[in-house]
Amino acid sequence: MGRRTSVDDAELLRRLGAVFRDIGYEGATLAALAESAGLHKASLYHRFPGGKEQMAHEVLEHAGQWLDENLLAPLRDSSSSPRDRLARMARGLHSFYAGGAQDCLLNALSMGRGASNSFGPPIKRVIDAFVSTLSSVLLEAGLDRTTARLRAERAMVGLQGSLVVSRGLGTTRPFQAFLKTLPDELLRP
Amino acid sequence: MGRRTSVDDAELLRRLGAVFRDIGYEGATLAALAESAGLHKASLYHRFPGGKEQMAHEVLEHAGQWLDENLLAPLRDSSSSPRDRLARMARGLHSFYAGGAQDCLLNALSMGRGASNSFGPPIKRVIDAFVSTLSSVLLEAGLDRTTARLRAERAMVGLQGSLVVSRGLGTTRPFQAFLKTLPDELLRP
DNA sequence: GTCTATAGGAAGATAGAC
DNA sequence: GTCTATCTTCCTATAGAC
Repeated sequence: MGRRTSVDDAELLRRLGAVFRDIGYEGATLAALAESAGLHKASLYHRFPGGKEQMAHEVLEHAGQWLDENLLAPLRDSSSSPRDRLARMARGLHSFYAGGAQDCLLNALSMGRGASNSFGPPIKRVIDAFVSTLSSVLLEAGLDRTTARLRAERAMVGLQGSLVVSRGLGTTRPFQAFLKTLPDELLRP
Repeated sequence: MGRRTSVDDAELLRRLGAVFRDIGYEGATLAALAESAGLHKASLYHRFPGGKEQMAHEVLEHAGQWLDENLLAPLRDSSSSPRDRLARMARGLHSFYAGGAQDCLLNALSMGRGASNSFGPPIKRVIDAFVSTLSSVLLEAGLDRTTARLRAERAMVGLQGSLVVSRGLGTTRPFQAFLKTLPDELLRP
């Protein structure tokens, strides 16, 4: 073992994800990634032979798993009412995005690199999973299939948009406002 | 005059803006910017002694002016009804964002570079101008000040979010859905 | 599995001819 | 005002010791 203490895989991917999220894929230099990971560049290449691109892919997959276990699983748990589950999701989003102060990895990684953007498919999978799970809850609450789907997608739009506008205005108010009305907007008849 | 034909200032800024918008600030290399401008790197430095950062700043200012003249001025024109003006704005947004296929420069430039992000203030100015002008129209339509402001901000959230989700899903449907309901959502009692 | 050291190339920026 | 040529710095990635 070297001078630096190893972190477990989940923590490593979380730290790398924070860098990609905060400064984007192009902006995330190996120096910054290594610094955040508490490793040196060559050590990162040992763990990720595919370099930066592989790091981002594993980070995305890990974030998708985290989302599924911590936000979507509770949504699927039919032991509580749809409204309670939506309220729980809103609290989960608040916590995950640090009250609106933290950007979304999906937005950060979906930008740039034109045709060579290999992140499109995994990003789409994460969004689809979210929209689909949320849509099921709304179906369960009595909405018709079309409305449920549309509203779930609008929730994702509101989430991403409120994060962008919060960052643009330098205040978390848009994100807070979004979360506050989220369950009502989703369930209104 | 060299081998390449000069373009006027507005067209130059438009082309540079397209690069920043499509691949982000970090991703936009001088080579790509020069290629898009139809100039060589050194020529860009003659026009923009401050380099890439100055280019992005002028691009932002130019885009803000364009927005003001082509989207906000019509909103302020009280010779037509609020609803007509909002419908006109929706058409303008459709055209400006190529039906949802084109990213927003504000989102692209508001990312990354942490403390050294000098684009924060101009970005905030553009968003504020949009929200403020839209809010005035809603006031005129009879909404109270608080609701008008909140809805105008929600419109910006929907715009940015629908662009992000459209890109993420690889379809312009979210953007189209946003535009379709925009005037009604803004004016509903 | 982590480190030091470095190769090899691309990035931003400049010098100076025309 | 544009070009060719070049400088310096930084970046990605690899080699090889421990």
